[in-house]
Amino acid sequence: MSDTGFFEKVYQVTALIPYGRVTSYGAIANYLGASRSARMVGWALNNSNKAEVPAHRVVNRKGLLTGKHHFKGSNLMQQLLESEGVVVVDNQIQDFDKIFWDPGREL
DNA sequence: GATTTGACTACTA
DNA sequence: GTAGTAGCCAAAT
Repeated sequence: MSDTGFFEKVYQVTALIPYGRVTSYGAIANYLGASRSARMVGWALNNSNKAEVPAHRVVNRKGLLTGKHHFKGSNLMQQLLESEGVVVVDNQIQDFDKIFWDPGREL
């Protein structure tokens, strides 16, 4: 595809996250070859907020919904995750290791 | 045009 | 085991 851009890749990978799964910024960044550019993933998702990218499936490596403050609603992100079967308590994903989806590994 | 901030992560002390 | 710093690159001020 012609979308060899960093942002586009983030959109693709994030959009490929299976139902009921989550991933971390570092995992995506690592898949793109920028293990320490996790911040760029966040920036990309910020732009993808208007796209079809399920940014609610992307959290930091601790499984914490750090980006929920950037969503329209405060609890929208958690609502979506719980809606998909993801257990979220206090903005933190439970069983994060079990539902963690690693691009490049499963992809 | 330079400085600061930002949805983070990993290493070092 | 906890705390602080460094690294990433792009957008906003």
